[in-house]
Amino acid sequence: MAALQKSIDKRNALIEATIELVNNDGFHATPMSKIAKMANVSPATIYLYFDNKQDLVNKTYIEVKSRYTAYAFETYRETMSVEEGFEVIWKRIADFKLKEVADAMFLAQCDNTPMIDEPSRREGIKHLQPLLDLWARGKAEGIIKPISDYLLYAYSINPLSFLMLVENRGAIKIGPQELEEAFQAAWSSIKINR
Amino acid sequence: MAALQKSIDKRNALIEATIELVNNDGFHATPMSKIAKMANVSPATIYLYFDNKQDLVNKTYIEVKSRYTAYAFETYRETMSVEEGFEVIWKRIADFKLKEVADAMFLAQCDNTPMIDEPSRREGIKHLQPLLDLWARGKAEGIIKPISDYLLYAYSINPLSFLMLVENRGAIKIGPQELEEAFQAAWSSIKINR
DNA sequence: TAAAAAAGAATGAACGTTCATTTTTAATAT
DNA sequence: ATATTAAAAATGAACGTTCATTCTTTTTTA
Repeated sequence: MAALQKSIDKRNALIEATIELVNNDGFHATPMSKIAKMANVSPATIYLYFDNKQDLVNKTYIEVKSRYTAYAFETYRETMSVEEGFEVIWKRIADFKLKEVADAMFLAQCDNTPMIDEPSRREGIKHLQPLLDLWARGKAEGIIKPISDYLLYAYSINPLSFLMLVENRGAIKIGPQELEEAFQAAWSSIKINR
Repeated sequence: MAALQKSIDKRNALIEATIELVNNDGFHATPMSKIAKMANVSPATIYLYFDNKQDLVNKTYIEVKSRYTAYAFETYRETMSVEEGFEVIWKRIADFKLKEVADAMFLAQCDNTPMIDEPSRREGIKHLQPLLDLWARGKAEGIIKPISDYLLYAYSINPLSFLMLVENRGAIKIGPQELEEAFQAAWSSIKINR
């Protein structure tokens, strides 16, 4: 089987090199030759694993998005209460952005530039479904505000991105206390106050 | 005086073309020749107004950032109460992002990519000073939570960016009601609850 | 009429991708 | 076990294109 013989290590090395170089220089300022060099591979070899540069960055995006959501939902169980579920997911997302800085930066760049094509973008969105389901449950139970998922996301999840951005630029340090405060702010902005 | 003879119209046309093309294709995928064509100018003429491509995009960034903050603080007066001042600024920022979509998109891209060099980035940050001063006053008066400006920004201003992003992608429609709700959420996440 | 501004064509470097060739792999025959 | 071999994988060099920038000439300005 042709595809299976190709080394998964090389593919991974190419993906990791893409993340690092695109984070530093941006998509179009990163030549294929540089990606190849960092992955210890010939430029031509890239084309055995990916159709072209666009395909490489699309597939890198999907891969990183998958890691992100796998991490986010790892400890979440559908049997949890809405509040507990949200706390677990929120804190896992925060952890991911603190620990997997390169991945988080890469996703932020992808989400704010025309770097990724539309089909891959849509593919990436699907991965958040468990959170949307949780919110639907929360609305049904009268625990979560009856507003669009986009608003819920804007209030509770998106602020995390900005926090990590400024942390990574060395502007602030986010410890357990700041994280807990941020979580409380997130939760109280989407829950119904009794 | 050399510089003064050059047409300010041409400079403006170049800036506007840069915004539009970078929004559509990204910085590195936008050739100088295309910018020149859209501005009805020869490629060589760009170099009478800007040192090089990087300088063009840096100056475009500073210009757009200035417009943004000028708009944000237009109706704000230091004599206003903290709450009123915040409401005025917050709603002006929201207006700007709703009405000046191209400018807002451009800033978002600049802030999430390595497109702009560090000096220009720092220059751009300075423009937000009036908001930071307002928050300092609010903290002194015991009205605003005694947390870092970055946290305040993350909770109250940043969610707007995400809202506008999804609005611009056609996912939601933000009317006066959604805006008022979003403002209330922003304000209550940074004010001290008595 | 001379200096500034603008233009279009030219230049050289860098890039994504492909091509021709070599190296590696793994199945088969000895 | 070892040798054979054909296909797959990998390579470095080369190709054609595109781009930022500069050069030379023309046009505009005061």
